[in-house]
Amino acid sequence: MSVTRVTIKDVARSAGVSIATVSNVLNGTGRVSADTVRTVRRAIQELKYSPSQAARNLKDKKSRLIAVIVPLLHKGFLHDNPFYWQLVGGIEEGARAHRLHIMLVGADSEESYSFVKERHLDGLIVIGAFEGSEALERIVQWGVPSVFVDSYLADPNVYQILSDDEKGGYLGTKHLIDLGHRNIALLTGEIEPNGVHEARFLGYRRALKEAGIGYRPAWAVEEPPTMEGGARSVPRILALQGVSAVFATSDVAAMGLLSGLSERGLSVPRDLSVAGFDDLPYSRFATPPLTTVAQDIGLKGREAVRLLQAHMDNKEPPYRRKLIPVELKARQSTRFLEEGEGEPVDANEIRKGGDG
Amino acid sequence: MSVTRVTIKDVARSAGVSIATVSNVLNGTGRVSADTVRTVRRAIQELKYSPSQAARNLKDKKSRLIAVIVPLLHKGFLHDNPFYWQLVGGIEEGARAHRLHIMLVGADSEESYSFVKERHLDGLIVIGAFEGSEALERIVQWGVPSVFVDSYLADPNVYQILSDDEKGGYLGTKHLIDLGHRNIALLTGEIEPNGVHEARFLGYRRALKEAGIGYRPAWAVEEPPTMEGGARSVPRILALQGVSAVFATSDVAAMGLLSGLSERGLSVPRDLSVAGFDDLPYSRFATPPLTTVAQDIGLKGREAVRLLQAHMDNKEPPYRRKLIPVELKARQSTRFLEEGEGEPVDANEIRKGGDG
DNA sequence: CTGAAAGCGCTTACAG
DNA sequence: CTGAAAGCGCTTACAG
Repeated sequence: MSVTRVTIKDVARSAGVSIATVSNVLNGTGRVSADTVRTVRRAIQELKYSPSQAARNLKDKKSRLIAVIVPLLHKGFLHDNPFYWQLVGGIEEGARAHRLHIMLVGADSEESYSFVKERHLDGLIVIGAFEGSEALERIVQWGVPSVFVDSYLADPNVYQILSDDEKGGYLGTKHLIDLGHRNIALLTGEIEPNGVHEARFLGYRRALKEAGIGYRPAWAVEEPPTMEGGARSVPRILALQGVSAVFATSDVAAMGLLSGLSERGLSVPRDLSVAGFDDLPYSRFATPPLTTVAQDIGLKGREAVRLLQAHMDNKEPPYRRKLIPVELKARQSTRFLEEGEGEPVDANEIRKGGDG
Repeated sequence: MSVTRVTIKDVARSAGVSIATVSNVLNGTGRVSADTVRTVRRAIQELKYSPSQAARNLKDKKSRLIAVIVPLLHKGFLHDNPFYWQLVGGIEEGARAHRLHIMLVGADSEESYSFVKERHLDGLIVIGAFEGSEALERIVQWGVPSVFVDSYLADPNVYQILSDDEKGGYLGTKHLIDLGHRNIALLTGEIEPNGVHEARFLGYRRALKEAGIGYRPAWAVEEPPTMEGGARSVPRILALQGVSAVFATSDVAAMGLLSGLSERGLSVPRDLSVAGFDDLPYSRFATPPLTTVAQDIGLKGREAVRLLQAHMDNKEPPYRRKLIPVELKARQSTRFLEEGEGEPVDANEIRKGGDG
């Protein structure tokens, strides 16, 4: 039970050298004769010694530990969007490659972040922070190396990894327009200034404008980017006269929508075309397989670590803000709108339909 | 950039006391006059001091850091089952309640776990370990407080959190039997001795036996518990003469199956009843909403932390092995089999069917 | 090439 | 009630 730790002293004694020498062979520092190196190495092997990070931290003020800050949806609960798991998976992978460990912390707006100093964390990856939040201020002010993912911060000095959200919004909408749709609803998370959803919303508007389609505010339906939110949006969407397609700014919302529509006996894409955003592993297994704007979430995580590492090394990286490319994946949840199918869905008519 | 750290010395100087006194008020140890406490507290506030965990670790050999070990599916990639995100979410929540931080590490069979000693980790939560694995031996041997989740280890001294998998297997199968099905396939992950899937498999067999239905080995279809695995199982399932229902030992496999069936123009539950296991947040939004054996995954995570904390405190907890209850959630992916519907699915007939 | 010593920031007996 | 000192396990100048 009580782990009698093997320390550098034990190794020194066993090898018949000083602890400074052991430290030197451990770190490849100083000048040490090949013979001594060998002896020390052997002692290390025999004693199964591995140096205490805790002691090193104290000396170096380096922990080789970074924190990954994930937003808490409601108090005490990690956001249940599998997107985060994908992203954290990518970060974990990147961290492993850089010989870093990650501390996962779910944080709400009241988080003090005192652990950053207390644990001598080398860096931070913050997911979905918002401009002007107190926490953010604090972090930037401390000067702890940080990378913000999906955060849209105006400060040009801040390191950021984002998806090309505006383009994604454009591509998704354009795809529907190309299929002949003109009455396209947007199902989006709250459009906060400088947020991910705003960027996607802007892409939606650009595609609309380019096609000469007027933008109607009521057609941007805001619901939480969750399956519940998507399911709940159904009545609001069906209330839109003539709607033939919906572009959702997240796959989870799109899937909730799929579910809500199916519950009402509506068929996708027959009655309504639906496109999403993210390309979660799920999405191609949805019924029907979901057309979506794909981003490489794992890559996003790995890039975040890469950027952070450069920052921690004080190497000026080639960029401060990196955009992860997006691409449209057309699957079976969207369809070509035939001539004269202007208003395929009539909410009243639907209510008479089957109940699944 | 260079963070000049505020140390206990600064506080001591500012408060006009010794560092020992500061330490005592910090930890509520020793005897300190109310006056002194006040002075010191004020100095702490003013200087925004927070003690260095790194230094504490070195003294105490306590880090208030636990590792969560998640299996790597293929080299370098965290298992993409959202189940893990749910579980880790529960663990994070529990850890926060116990003022612990969690280090997330994806580990394959070659992991040395040297970080456990190096970082003075207080404890480990290991997900999905297998009996006899080297890593496991090492961990148990070191005596680092550990809790194993979903691992089925024979050693009665090991702390474990499991779902009541055998019962879940029984309940899922029984549900199908109660609906009139007799030709029930099992879609399962590899049945390894003492594994989660084996327990569910055993429950399946118990229900069969109880109903006087013979067990046919070919009807236990093994595929990886992933959406891909579920989708891929379709031909094997359809080859089973007279199959009218499938019980999948994971929701992800069930959803892959749903997808694969839909692709072939088969309808669930009309052509085939499908039940899953886990009750992922997604499952009730599947098309059709998935009947499944529910377990409270978040609770599982929180319980793991609770057990670990008891273990770390050397308090003998009320149990070493805790079973999380399971319960059947009947939704729309399973249906009552009418009289004379003995063999509703004929593989050959299906192939002629619509293609969606 | 090698070692003695200081110091990282704490906590913990031990005196007083 | 309070403080001086040792020590946790390392690394890093600095001598030699």
